[in-house]
Amino acid sequence: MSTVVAELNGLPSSELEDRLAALGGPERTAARPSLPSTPEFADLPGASPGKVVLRLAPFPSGTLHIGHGRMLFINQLYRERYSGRILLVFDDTIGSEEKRVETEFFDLILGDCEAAGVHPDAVFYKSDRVPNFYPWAERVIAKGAAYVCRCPAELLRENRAHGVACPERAQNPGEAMDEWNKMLGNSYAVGEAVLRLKTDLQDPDPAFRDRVLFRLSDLDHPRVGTRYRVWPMLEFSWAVDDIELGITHVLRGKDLVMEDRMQRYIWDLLGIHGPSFVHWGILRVREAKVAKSKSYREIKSGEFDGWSDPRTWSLRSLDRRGITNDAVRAFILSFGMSLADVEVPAETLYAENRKRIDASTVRRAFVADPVRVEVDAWPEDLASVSLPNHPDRAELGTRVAPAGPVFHLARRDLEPRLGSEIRLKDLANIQLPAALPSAGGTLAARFTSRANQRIPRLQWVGAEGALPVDVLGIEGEHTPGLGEATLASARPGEVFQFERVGFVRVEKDWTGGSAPLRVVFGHP
RNA sequence: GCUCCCGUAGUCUAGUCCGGUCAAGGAUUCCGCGCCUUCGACGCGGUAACGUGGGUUCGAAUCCCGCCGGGAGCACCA
Repeated sequence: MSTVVAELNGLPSSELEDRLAALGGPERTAARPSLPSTPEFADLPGASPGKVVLRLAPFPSGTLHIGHGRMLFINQLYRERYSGRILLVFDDTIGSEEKRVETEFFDLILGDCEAAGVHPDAVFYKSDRVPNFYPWAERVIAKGAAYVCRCPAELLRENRAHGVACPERAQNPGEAMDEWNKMLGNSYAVGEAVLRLKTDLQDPDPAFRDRVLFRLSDLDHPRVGTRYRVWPMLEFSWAVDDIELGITHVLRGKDLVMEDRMQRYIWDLLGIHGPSFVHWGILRVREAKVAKSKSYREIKSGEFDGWSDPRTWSLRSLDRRGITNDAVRAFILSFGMSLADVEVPAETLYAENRKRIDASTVRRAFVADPVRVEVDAWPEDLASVSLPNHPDRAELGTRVAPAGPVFHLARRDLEPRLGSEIRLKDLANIQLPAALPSAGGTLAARFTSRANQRIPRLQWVGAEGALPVDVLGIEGEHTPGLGEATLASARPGEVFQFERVGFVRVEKDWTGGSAPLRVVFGHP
């Protein structure tokens, strides 16, 4: 028996299946069709084509970063599925001392949406709508479901944690209305009074107990100045606007789930049927550790190179790096609608982008930290050479690049090969001397042969016409180096692969002379 | 601490609603090989997972319960 087992185990599975079939066994198993690999986006509850209205609600205190992409692309996906509408509603209520509204972001954010292919059907500003919220507050007060609380913030918080009611909670609707009018009428200083919703102080979720609906603020709003002192909190403003703007579905991050409950509570109170809510978990790119507020400081101080500095991981910084919107969208949608929080390495995004650009991106030579190498006995006919633009795609053509006898090679490549023969990639072989020249000096090498040999192949840049190139890296660092002469005609926005370095995107035309060609590193 | 949510390979994800077709699919990482891009682009190949304990069932990644682990919320921010 064991010999039979041993024999059968040694056979390929196809042979086994043939034998089995011959014995009257089950038929060969067909090759298993591969399962779908893209996440499912479930249909929206109660959604019908042409009737879906969605909203994007960014707070204008920065440009959109990769985390906002999830909001952007998921909303867009459903808008496309249902031929729906998307409203861009700037959530520019007064914010706080730490979280200020700034005018410049309105256009910047709209630009981010457009660049992502999300063209809003209409744009609204919460700050224009403040007076709309007051009558709604009065409806809630009239229901006896709100009161003006005069506890200091700290006491309020503590009482909430312990389920303790403050004396004002006993206000009847008339008293509450009087107090509310005092709030509106400047009778209270900032921080002295708030309008609170009456929920249940024993609610199991401490976060839900008697939330604040309106508060006072003297901050100067960039659009409406100090016209209003009484500002709604996010939940209340949305309880109103989701109705007034006819929103059918609210798709947002799970950090806002408690706000759903608030909105529903208010709607139930008023006998209104509101939109449904859908959430997703937090998406973090491992490398994008920079907090939004942190990059804000650095941009304002000039330490960062504006809102598209690679360190911000803003959507516009990805574009600057030559990462296509298409790749960003596919990357983000690959996480589906999961409520689980995901932390994903940027490499996954890079792979997505590579898939799209590798086959059509031409190769160029660049060496960082170059050492000048002069080759003795260099053949005259190798003064220039025709090189393929892409190793695997002949249809991308060739370019003619200046070659010897003088080259630049990367110090890092040279150091471990001193004293040995190396091959200048796609060109010829040379013998390296045993030691590096002193700083700024020239390395004297000697031509050996042109036959392709299996020896280390090094990247080179012909000295003639070589131009200075500055590579802006992901950490904001600058890597100076030399690029091959053909780079002189590079156009802004053009993407190249610097061989063995990675994909880069050109910032501006080269101005000639010693000013470097500026490129931004995308990814390996 | 309280509330809610989530656990499939190193990472992300398909499958879970409606148990068998899943000896678990894809992507990425990693490893090996190939290549006139060296560790680095590209091509080929390989390793690698149902958190845990119980229950239901002929049969559980899928249903039920406990445990463990992780995250978010608990602002007069959004």
